[in-house]
Amino acid sequence: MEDDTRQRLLDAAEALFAEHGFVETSLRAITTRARANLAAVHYHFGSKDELLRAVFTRRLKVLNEERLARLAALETGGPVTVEAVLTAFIEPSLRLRRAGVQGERFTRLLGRAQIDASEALRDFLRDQYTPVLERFQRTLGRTLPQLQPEELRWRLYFTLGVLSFTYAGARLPQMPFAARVAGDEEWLLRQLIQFLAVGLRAPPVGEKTEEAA
Amino acid sequence: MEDDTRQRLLDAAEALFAEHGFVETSLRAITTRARANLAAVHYHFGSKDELLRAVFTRRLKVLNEERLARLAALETGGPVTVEAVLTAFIEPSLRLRRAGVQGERFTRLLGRAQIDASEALRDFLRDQYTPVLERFQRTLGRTLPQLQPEELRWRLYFTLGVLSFTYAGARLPQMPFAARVAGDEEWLLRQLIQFLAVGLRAPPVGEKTEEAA
DNA sequence: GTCTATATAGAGATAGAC
DNA sequence: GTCTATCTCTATATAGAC
Repeated sequence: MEDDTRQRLLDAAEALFAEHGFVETSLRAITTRARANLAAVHYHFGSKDELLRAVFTRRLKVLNEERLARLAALETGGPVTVEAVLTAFIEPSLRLRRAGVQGERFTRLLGRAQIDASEALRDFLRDQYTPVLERFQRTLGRTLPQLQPEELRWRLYFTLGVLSFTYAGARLPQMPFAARVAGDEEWLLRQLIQFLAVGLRAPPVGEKTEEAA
Repeated sequence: MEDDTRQRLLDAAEALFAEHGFVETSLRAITTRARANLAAVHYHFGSKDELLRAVFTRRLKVLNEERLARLAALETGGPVTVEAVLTAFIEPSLRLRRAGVQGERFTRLLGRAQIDASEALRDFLRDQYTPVLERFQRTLGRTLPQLQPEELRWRLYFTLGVLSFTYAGARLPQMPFAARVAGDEEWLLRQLIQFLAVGLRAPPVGEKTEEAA
């Protein structure tokens, strides 16, 4: 148990942060689950905040790179459909879920973070997401030229809302099924694409009646 | 300052919980903002948890009653459209936002709670939401008979995801606009209805068929 | 009802032996 | 790298004077 303590700490933190949230999870709970000593966290990561960032960087970088790669591959083949763009964005994250319980936990954490995140983490996530979102927004804008930029941004915002909510596994009354999504990612993907694609493609609403301050 | 201390405590708690989250907000921060003594929280509410529940009950009960009333009014007039059902659900909460900064804070808290909530609060919210969601699900099922129940539940789930995310005011890179929605609720309502209605009405995905529109 | 003072518990972080 | 022991801070909660 030399340096794979580091990995066990990351795994334990990922699971507990995803399940209970960052503040609600104590370092003691993490080290207990990881069968490590309390001081190990500070030795390997320096602080609880750094540990959280490490949990994200471990998987987020490759995830977003895969998204960009898929989108780039798509655009070499002429005009793209909304469905294809959505798939390029969603499939990599759903593959994480399919990959096992660790990946599923990470997407849960990712979903929570979009709403939960503290100021510091928000900056971190913004740096990670900005290039990806800008890229997808540009591509979608070309695919949906009838939409005004602000209207497109709103629909992309709604889209990310659906994804964050679903990944976070928000449990709603009469809908305990959200927790047992694992194992049917194919069906979930089709449901997501179907719902989101028609929403993005809907006719524009049109002008704003008045400008917000 | 007799018993409107109670109101000031609720206002301060609502604002701080919505902005920073439940665990991240200390009673000291609340009582400072409310210009009240620390012990006042325990005198008026008993505990921090009870204070949180009181913040919710103050507005949630009447909100959900209004939703049910609108839906009932709708159904006396023959067949209903998806748009009308969505409006019956969304408009009351958007009216809260329009009503002022307090209402806007509450919807933000409500959005966060759908993902954030601890086990105890989740039970509380489930009790509050179950009758409303069941009712809307039944009405939507009659309006969209082509959808299998599970497919309908997913689409309702996505719908609530969009609403929670939007109310929570999740800030995304390149999308700082979410915070300044206040002041243009009419436009936001039309955007929401447009996006969600077509999603709910989309052709069923079905069992094993593969299809692109 | 409102205040001061304090009890009690738990958190993150660190020093230093091994 | 890992451990024990401990520092320091802040939290919720409560007792009791006024």
